[in-house]
Amino acid sequence: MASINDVARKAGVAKSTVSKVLNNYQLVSEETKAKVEAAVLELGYVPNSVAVSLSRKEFNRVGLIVDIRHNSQFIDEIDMQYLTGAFEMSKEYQIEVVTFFSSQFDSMTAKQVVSYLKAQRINCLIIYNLSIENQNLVKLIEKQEFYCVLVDSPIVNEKTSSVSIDHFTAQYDVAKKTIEENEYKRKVLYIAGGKGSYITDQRLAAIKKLKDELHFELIVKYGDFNEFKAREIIFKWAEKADIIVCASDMMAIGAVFALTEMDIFRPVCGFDGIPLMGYTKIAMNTIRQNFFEKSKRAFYELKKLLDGEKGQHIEMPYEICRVDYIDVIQK
Amino acid sequence: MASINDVARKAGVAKSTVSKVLNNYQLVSEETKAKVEAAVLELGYVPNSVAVSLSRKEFNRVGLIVDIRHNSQFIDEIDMQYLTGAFEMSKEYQIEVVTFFSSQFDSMTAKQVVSYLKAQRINCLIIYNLSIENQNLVKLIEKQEFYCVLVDSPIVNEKTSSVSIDHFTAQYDVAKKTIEENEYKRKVLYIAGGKGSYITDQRLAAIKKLKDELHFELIVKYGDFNEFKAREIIFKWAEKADIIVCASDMMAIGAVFALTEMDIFRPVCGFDGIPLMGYTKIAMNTIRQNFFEKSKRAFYELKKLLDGEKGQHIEMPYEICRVDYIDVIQK
DNA sequence: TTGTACGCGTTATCAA
DNA sequence: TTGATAACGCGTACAA
Repeated sequence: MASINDVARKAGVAKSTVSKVLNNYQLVSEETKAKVEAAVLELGYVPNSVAVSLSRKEFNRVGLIVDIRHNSQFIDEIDMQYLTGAFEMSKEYQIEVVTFFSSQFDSMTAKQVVSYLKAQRINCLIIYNLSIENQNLVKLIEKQEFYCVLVDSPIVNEKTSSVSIDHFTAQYDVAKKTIEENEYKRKVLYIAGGKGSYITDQRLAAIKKLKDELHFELIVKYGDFNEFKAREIIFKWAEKADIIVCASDMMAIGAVFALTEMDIFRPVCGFDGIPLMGYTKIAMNTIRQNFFEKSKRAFYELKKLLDGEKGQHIEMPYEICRVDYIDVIQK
Repeated sequence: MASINDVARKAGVAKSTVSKVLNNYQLVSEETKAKVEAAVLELGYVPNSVAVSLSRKEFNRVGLIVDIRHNSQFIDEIDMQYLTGAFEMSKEYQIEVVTFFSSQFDSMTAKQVVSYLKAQRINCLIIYNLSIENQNLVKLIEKQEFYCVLVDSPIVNEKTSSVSIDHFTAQYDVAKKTIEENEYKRKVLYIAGGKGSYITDQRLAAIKKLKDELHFELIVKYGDFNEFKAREIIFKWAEKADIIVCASDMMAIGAVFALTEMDIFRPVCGFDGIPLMGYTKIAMNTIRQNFFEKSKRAFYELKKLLDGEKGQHIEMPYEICRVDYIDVIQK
């Protein structure tokens, strides 16, 4: 690998001159510029990014922390969308990203997590779906050791932004619509997400508000965003309810398939609007959010933090919809 | 961020001594070792990995090149499995990875690709599903500019290994089984993958061999691994055939749904064994391969290349199966 | 406009 | 057993 010295020698100039040409300094004569560029081309010179970072004292790398659950063979497509969005932005902004699974940190102390990340020159994080149970990540955010953007967790401070849809209103809207479409339903089974999750709490609050307004009976069970658990909840509780509201599409799918096996019908609504829903050919109300865009926005907000802005909350749009197979497969 | 100098000062030793302690040199007295370790702990010192790389002249980073297709909203879960497997190994081996989408390279020349990768200190690649059309990647492999492991492409040289199932035999087996289960079928519609893809050619060869052996009529159409194209092929050609063999599950799903819409029945078989199949509740023969393990193995083979071994071909196992919903959701 | 010299945080060599 | 000191490749004040 050719170094800047080789280029300088070949071009017959000092290496600082080469550096200036490469970094588009003014005050370089066209002549030397041409010489240097010729040498660069000839040698196929590519700056050593390690040396560049060291010299510039820049160590911006973004850690992407996703919460991939291996509960099912089916890897969450939501996380895939998140990662794809972030990868795309990392190319655009020329900022490196490193991917982590939150489960990695479970066995570490808060301090170890910090050291581990810093050793990898990570100074900012995008954390998707933070769970309160992940105490070392929560602490790390509070201590503001890193620039953070939280996707779907409502924490904001000087160095922390959050990007999220309005989970409360969204859950309220979709549940209300579904319940009103089925007027005579008076007993609602709500399959909530995970106990430590922020979004779970917000969505749960919405269904409770709705309960007070519409005066229905409410049974709440936690499905941990896991379709298999949702399935088992259905087997146990569905007959006692006459409408099912699920805090995620995956759980809603588990619920519908379980209901089919029980050979009973209950209206079900979901949350997320994942394409997978199209393949199941189940028609249900759900909330569609654009995970890809959410992740891109999170990256953008991170960039603003790096540029010195203070943390803020960003609200992303959503819509009530049904996911059709035909819409999913058409690009 | 504390540096090695701070530690040295605090411990009252030279920085070279600190370095020795940190890198487990022999010939360091227990006493100084203790002093240094105390200082490290107190300052929360973490070595700057950029400086380490620069000093050691080590720049091992693995580029993961996936071929994510945005043809459908549904991001290929196969790629996600590949990435997850590679991420896991990167943690284990402490080798950094960087993710790329092959489409990024479409607009570059071969030289530009090399520069681009080298500038990011990438010296090895895992390329998933290389297409022959991706000429700059093909050249890069031939010139042996990087250590490469190809997943599902049969190129091997000094610095290039390949990890793959036996696509020929697998396609042969699953097609034969499906055809024999439906004795009276004599006209086969084969929906192949993409024209430039190595696996497409291997699988196509298998169906042709089978044709010669079983004497059926064969119609071949290219679906580019795209379910929407498969769907359109079905609308045009399905009535002329009485059995459909697809080179991927995604296309098979598109085919079955299209057949349903046409209100005709044709036996269909797929390839890959993706979990998504379980959600469609379609029962068909397919080939199950473990993408996660394949990717992990690819990483392992890369490590061997880095350790000086020569490139080789690795064959991974597969099995004929049907993907059941209930198997997919149970962990 | 160009070049010299130093610093970035490490590791490694060689004296002491 | 320890400590100067020279790399590593690059950016950048500052001097020329």
